Amino acid sequence: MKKTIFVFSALIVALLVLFKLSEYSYISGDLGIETVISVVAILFFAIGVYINKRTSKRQGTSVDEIDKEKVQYLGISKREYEVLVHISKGLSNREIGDTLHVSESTVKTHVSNLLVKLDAKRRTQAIQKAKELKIIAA
Amino acid sequence: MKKTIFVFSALIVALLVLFKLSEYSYISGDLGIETVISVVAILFFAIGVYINKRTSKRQGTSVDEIDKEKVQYLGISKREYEVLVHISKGLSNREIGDTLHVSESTVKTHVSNLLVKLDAKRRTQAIQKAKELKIIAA
DNA sequence: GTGAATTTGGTACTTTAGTATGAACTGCAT
DNA sequence: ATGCAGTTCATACTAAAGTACCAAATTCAC
Repeated sequence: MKKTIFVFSALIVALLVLFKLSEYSYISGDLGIETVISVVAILFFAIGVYINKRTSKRQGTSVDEIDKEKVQYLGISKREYEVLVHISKGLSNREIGDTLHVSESTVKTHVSNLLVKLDAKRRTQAIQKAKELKIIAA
Repeated sequence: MKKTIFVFSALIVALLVLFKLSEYSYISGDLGIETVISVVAILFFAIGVYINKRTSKRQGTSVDEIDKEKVQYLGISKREYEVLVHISKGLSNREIGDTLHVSESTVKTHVSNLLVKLDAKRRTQAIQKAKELKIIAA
């Protein structure tokens, strides 16, 4: 937001400067009105490209950013989230239990809770929904 | 490439029109030079944003393009690939059978073949590998 | 048209996933 | 200290996934 205000302030200043320049140059006869318009056109075209690149970059990075707030909103705990990530990597309950140093029973409990919280019937559906909600990496 | 040529041609035409308009308006005194410059600035700013959005979109789609050659390389048939896509959407074997109008047995056969061809032990692992190989959408 | 690959589907079986329930332990806040 | 949320784990069960093997119809290239 701060950047946007700054950019538009700069644009207004640039316009004012151009007005003055155009008056001077027209009166002095050094430059034709075509030249002034061309410069303005090229300048603002470049500004348009630059600003759009800025904003689209922000969108680009935010696309694959995980939404930690949504995890809390869904009531998913730390441990449950860890299990979810391992599920998305294609691990079985037993393998998840081994990597997290807990029993398969514990993993099953976490998975069952996850399925309820993500409103999924299967772990594959949980993966799909978690990706849609941007709570795990695509 | 064709689009680029078209866009720039349109830009040149727009500039020429603006030159003529600015001459007319300046001579007739209807519009001040400030107005003309402002219009040009806004117009080319918008054009800059538009063109940049076009080009950046093209880059975005090319990133997550599926590799159909790799599907053939792995020996995955048309039907098997359809099943793979449905698996990644989180459907069960029964649900996949219903949507493809085949029995659950048939789906199981396809899944078993897919797991071998993708070197996966579970369908969740198959999803993960298929995404790494870029043969299904992320 | 002959053969190979694909698609289909069945039976029987093992394994994994998921549900339900209960219980114990921990950390943390009121 | 009491309570609550989270973590842990067990048992017993149902459901789904996956394997193995077989067999028939279809498609497609040669």
